[in-house]
Amino acid sequence: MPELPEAETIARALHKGLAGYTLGEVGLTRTDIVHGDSRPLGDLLPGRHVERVYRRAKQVVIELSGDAQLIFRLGMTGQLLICRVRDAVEPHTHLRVRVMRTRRELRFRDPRRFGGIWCITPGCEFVGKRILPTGPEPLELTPKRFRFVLQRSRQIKALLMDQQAIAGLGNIYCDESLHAARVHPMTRADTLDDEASRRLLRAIKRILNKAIKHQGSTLSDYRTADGAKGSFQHHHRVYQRAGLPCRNCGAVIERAVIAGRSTFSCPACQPAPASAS
DNA sequence: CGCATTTCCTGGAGGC
DNA sequence: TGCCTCCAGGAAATGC
Repeated sequence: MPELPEAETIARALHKGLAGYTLGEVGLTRTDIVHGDSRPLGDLLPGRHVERVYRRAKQVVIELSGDAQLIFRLGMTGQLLICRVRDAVEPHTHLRVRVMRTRRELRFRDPRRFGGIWCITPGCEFVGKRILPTGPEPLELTPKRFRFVLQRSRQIKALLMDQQAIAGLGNIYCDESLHAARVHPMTRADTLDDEASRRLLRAIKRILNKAIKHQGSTLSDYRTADGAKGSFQHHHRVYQRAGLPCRNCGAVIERAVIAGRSTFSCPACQPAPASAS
């Protein structure tokens, strides 16, 4: 499931492969996943140059000439692939965009369709779903600002998962960060002291950076832009390891449902605080 | 406000 | 082998 490191990996590859090129013919097989500018992508994209590609929260943003942006939300199973035009087209490929003067094209596929595409142009007539504002980027957060984010009476796991509170974290990296920082996922965010808050931010940054180095975590559908798997799943210490020994202390990893999501934690490394509800 | 529940959707896993 | 049910989960809406 693409979170920050996976989106970052894809965005970097897309920048390398697309920046400076011009977009060409568009093939769109589902219009209901496209939001933003009401005009067809086939009218909006061809002829525009790719200026740069970057990540914001869990989204991949392609910045185009004419102040246009093509934003991809990958949801659970979204993939952005740079393929040769003649490569076999896999099922659930919803969008194909030719890269002019090359034999390549950008493809977006998303079997479960939790993802989406936004094309934003200056003053465009907006249709479809909106993109809610996202919170600060965790890799750019200072301890002071993180402290501010935590000043709410909410379970820390739910808060870290909330894209409007802090951007880019999903189930995997929340659980891994909380474990590394020895914080129980049900701890009330505003009960963390300064030392625990700093420890948690350091853990989040360390784990995200390490995951980016490993091209993200492939548990099922996630692929890099060239179709390869990430490898950070081999470094998970708690995620999807219920019943297995903690890699730090050997205690048996527990699974619970918090904020509607499977949550994995070590009962010894992350003792439940009195404030847990 | 917080938190649980439901919805969207498909493929994979497990039961029989 | 084959069919059925269940379940995963990011984001948003709904209900309490």
